[in-house]
Amino acid sequence: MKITFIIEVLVKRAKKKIFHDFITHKGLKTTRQRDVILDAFLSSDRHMSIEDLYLKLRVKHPRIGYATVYRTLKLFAESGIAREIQFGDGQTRYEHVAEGEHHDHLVCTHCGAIIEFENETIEKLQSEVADSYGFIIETHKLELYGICAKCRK
Amino acid sequence: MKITFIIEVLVKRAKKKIFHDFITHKGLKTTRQRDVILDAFLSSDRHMSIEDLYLKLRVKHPRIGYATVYRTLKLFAESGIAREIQFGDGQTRYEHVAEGEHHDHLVCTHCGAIIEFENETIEKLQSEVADSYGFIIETHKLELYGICAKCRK
DNA sequence: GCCAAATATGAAAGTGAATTTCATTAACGA
DNA sequence: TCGTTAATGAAATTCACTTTCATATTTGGC
Repeated sequence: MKITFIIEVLVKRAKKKIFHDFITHKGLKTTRQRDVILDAFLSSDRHMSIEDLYLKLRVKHPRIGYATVYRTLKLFAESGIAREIQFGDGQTRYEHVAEGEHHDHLVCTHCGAIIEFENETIEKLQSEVADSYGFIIETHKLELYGICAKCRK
Repeated sequence: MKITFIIEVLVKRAKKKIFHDFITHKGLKTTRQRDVILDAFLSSDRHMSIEDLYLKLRVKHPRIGYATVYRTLKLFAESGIAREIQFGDGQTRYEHVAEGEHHDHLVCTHCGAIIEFENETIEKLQSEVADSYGFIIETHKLELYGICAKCRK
């Protein structure tokens, strides 16, 4: 438990650095809002929509506008610390990107819970399929929709 | 070639029957528009957006409105002869559903081409993953995004 | 620290696709 | 054929972004 916590802190710090470097590199500016939004994002659920984050922020920072949250999340994605995902419910969500890791999702159609998983073998088979069509994979998306363990009870 | 054609005709006929039965069963009505839209859909590309189909229809049937195409495609999905899919480009597409078959997609990010494929082993692995989380799969979505063979040249 | 130039912000307006409304029209079944 | 019920098409509305624009901040150079 303790080690997990320490790793978490280090990961957050690393992401803040990545984002900060990105901002500097692009000639953009560090602002109070971006810092606040980054903190909120890093300490949030792993799959936040713009609306989710905006509402969460509004409690302590009512002056931060929706457009700023929207633009900042885009920047997170551009800098590599976040990724846009869509589960077909009409909302774009942003998930945390862990260095070098790609995971897929189990989405509960009953309660909306999202479980992440990784499977090497599936990834390998995907590459084989792509190869057989002369196709070069850039990204992929694998989602399993259904009923989660909790909702089955 | 000839056999493929015959199968195609039979499949179309079967789907028309499925849709017609669905309509009857629900106490809905058969209309000229629904027939026309169904014909157009069945003889179309496998991945049509509402807009695509609406424009295609407008040539010969300029009186059919966008809303009718929209509503009819929804009915196709409800009846089981079509399925809604989204490739993240902001348009909902409708693809043909073949009895008992589920396929996945290779989506070219360069030219937009969509290639379908099936892979038993991947499906099996998906079930295993779901099982290990006590999750019951209802549907799934697997898309590989990248550059197709044509665009690589 | 102060200034000028460049970027960021928030409120509001604009977009584009999907969805709904409503007056009118067309099917179905007795 | 008639009456009831559903379908249609045009237009309005909704929804989730996305952009605009006037104002405010940040930053690099004195």
